[in-house]
Amino acid sequence: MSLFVGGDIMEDLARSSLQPLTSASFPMKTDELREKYLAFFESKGHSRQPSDVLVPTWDPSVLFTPAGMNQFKDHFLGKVKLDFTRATTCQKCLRTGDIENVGRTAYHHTFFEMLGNFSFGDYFKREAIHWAWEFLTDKKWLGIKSDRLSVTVYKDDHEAAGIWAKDIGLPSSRIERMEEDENFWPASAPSLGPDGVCGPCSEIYYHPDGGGESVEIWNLVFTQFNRVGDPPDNLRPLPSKNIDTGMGLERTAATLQGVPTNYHIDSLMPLVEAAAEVCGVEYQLDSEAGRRCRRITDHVRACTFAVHENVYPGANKEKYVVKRLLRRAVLDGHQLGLREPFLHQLVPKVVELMRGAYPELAETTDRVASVIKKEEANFFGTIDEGLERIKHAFEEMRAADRVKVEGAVAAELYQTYGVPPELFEALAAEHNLAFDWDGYGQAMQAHGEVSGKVQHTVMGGKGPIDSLKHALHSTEFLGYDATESEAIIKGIVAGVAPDDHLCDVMEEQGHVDEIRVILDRTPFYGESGGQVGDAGRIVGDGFEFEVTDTQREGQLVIHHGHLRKGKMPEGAEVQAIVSTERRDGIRRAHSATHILHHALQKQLGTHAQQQGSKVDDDWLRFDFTNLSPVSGEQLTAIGEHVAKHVATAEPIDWEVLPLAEARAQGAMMLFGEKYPDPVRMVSMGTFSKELCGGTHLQNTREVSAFEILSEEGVSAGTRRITALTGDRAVKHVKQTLETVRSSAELLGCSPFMLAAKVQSFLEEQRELKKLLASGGTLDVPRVGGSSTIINAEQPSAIQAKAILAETAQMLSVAPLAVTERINAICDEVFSLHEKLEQRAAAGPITADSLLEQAVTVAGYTVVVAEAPTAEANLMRQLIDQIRQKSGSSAVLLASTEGDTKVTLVAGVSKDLQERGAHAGNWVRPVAQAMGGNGGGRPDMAQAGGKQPAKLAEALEIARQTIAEMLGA
RNA sequence: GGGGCCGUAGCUCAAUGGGAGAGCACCGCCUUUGCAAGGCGGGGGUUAGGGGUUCGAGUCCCCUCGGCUCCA
Repeated sequence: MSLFVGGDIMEDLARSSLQPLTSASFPMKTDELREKYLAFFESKGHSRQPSDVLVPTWDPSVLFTPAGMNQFKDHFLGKVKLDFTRATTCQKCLRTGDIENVGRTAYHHTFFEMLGNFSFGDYFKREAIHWAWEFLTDKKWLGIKSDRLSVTVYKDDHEAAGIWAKDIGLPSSRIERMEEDENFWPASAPSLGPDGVCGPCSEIYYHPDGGGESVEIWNLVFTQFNRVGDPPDNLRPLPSKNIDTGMGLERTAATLQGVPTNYHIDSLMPLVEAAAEVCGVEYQLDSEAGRRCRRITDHVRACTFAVHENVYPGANKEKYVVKRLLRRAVLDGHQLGLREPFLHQLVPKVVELMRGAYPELAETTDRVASVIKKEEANFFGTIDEGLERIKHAFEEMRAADRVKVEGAVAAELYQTYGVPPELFEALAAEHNLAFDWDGYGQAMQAHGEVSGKVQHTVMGGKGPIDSLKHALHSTEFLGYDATESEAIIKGIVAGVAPDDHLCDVMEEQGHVDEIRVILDRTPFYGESGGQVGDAGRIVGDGFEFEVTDTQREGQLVIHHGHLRKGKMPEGAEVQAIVSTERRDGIRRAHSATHILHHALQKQLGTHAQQQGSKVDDDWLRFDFTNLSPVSGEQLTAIGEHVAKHVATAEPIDWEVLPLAEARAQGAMMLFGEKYPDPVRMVSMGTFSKELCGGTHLQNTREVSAFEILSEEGVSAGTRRITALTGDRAVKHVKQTLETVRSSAELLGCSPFMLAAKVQSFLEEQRELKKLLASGGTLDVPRVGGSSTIINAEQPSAIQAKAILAETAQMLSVAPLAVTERINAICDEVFSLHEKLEQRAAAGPITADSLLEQAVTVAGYTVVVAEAPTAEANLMRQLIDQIRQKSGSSAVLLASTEGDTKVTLVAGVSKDLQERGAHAGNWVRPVAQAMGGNGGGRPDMAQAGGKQPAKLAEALEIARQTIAEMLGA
């Protein structure tokens, strides 16, 4: 099925003169169409359900909701308890598969709305077809003339063809039978798969007056088979048949309104015009600028909805999709001449046009616009840099005399620096250069293959867990009130997918792979909502199963672990015992998370919303929205805010209540989160109400201690705080205090002076290094070292934390590694002092003192000498000085360090080089004589050896070598 | 989750494994009535941090931190 076959824009032009289908003076508005559809199916006994969120975090198999049926996946598969068997929705959807066509054709969108009616084992083909026809043709509803409509059916679906022909009375000329690639869902499923639920479909087409291109407006999917393996005879009838239909809202509205493209309907045209105005162009249907305006329209609408659901442009998954959409739109604007952020100006228009159906959009308009503006500005910066790189690439091409921009080059620039290929091509055209799109495509494809493969998740999987889901639907959760309960083993799954299987009895012990146990009821909390799963034991008659982790699959709770003792049969009565020690740590961390969330909102503002969290045993990670890093002072204030609510010992309660009532009570609701109804609301004192399914303390006091470990960026606009509670927090405070104390002791200063002392210590280190390199000596005695501070006042925990943070930053190490680092610097400073003292003892080395040792070889000044304690850099300076004093000269200096290292530097003036002397060739054999090597330029070279004992011998070689070089 | 690039003076950036530089900015002097002036001189560097290879590392390898970018 191809719901979005786009006609070419030129063909669509043929339809532009059409008259509206309904009463000419009152073409049906899009909002009216949406409402009529839902009302019609309500009148046929359907439950009107709200649109699911655009970004279904509950469904890992998709990034965005791709179709109306997505929210009913488990309904179709009978995996959940059904509150209704007929539903109708208008679903907001986002697809990027055909993104290239957006703006270029009449019907392609990334963001669109899909009307649908669904049957879960209730009515089937007959009703679905009858009602579709009634809605389309009855004057009370859409009132389309029946001779404007035709249908297609799957070639073997005689039942559907029969209903269209006999019941509806369509002539056979208007019933077309199609192959499985067109009229089956999923496309070509019978022969190509995947296995699982599938079925034929029937599409309804509208034929405009005047013979324009026909338009598919509605697709009815009849899921009636389970595909099992390859043909033949691989389609087994499903016991429970379903209906899943989809009618594109924009496309149908365009048809009813008789406009040339989806972008010309009442709910989109004002946005197209606004885009044209912002871009400073006049909108035309069939111009490049017109296509760009439509693309901007589509993308800004998609981005507005996505950002509204807290999906910010970023580097991963759905965040990346948003970023790409946004950048494509901005690039269109750039190519229309814009050089400043503009897209954000369209956000209010999107909200104005869409708020009829989605009033919640209005709550976040400003935030959405500012997020988009920031990313736009960012991208304009990238474009500027890209232009520079393109210029550079052109210069290289000119130098190499090339006339075609290689695809691989463009792809590399795009992958590395984000230089848009469209920009590259446009500039290439200005320079009369061709652009190799084929090569570009190949290079990008190769990149995609290197970066990773697509993972397809098949709907209606058939693993052992799925069959348990079918049989059990759900596990009763007792963990809010208990940590121990009786239960019955309902399933044991062993092995790793896809080779996992159900077992009647488990007796293997010490198995490598963990096994999974499903109970009828359990006190174990399965990982969800950021809270990790419980651990513990499942004990039965003669056996014990250790639970190491607990996960959830839909409504089922899965206990992961290992059988430690005995035989464990399915159906056994057991005692399920949660590890309360660990559970208590998790409870402390979870309640602390709510308090932290509240503190963030108080200290940073209400924008500091939760983006995600992980709650573990006395450990938590909390991601939230904030554009800039949180300062040390703010963090301290946040920590104190949390501590205050812990100290005031406020009661923690939870209740289950209707969603609307929770909202009325002011419970914190996250945008874009879909909540069940009724919901579970957790309250703390009077300051916090959050919708939450996790396990909590009974009183804030029980958090006992709270310590922020770190604050860091996780992606643009999102910050992450990691913190500890309970004993782990207490322990961390002790470690902090101890680190500050021992560091201060090491430096012999008061703990309060630690940061200042470290700073001066680092300065001292730098000074000493400089001194050593410049050949100076130290005439003041050594400072620092270990003096004893008597009765030093110790800092409080908060003070110690601040001191340590500052010190750690100065040393660029983790806070708890500060002592170690200071120790290392102490060692280095000590050895620097030692070297300087050594030098002072040896007496000063000057160019003059070295020149005294000069000999004359072939009429030139030659110095071969030891320069004790001098470093390579200093020897170079000395050589320069000698050269300045004596004009033409050849100098080779050596210094030893311990009994394992010799450093050599040689310099030869220019006129001696002309005589055949070469510093590199000179110094090499000398170093080799001491087991080393070296080399360098003709005028200056450096080398090293490992045997100082052979120095005298080596220097003799040096004298011989230079004599030979100078022909003496 | 996986690839690529970057991190050098206050700023923008150079530096085939062999002596850390330029332009702008800053300070001083000279010249000069002013609009981005000119000349001479000067200060300013833990080459993000840590480890390794090497006689020798800004440069090569590994780790950490930060920034950019593409793919999924």
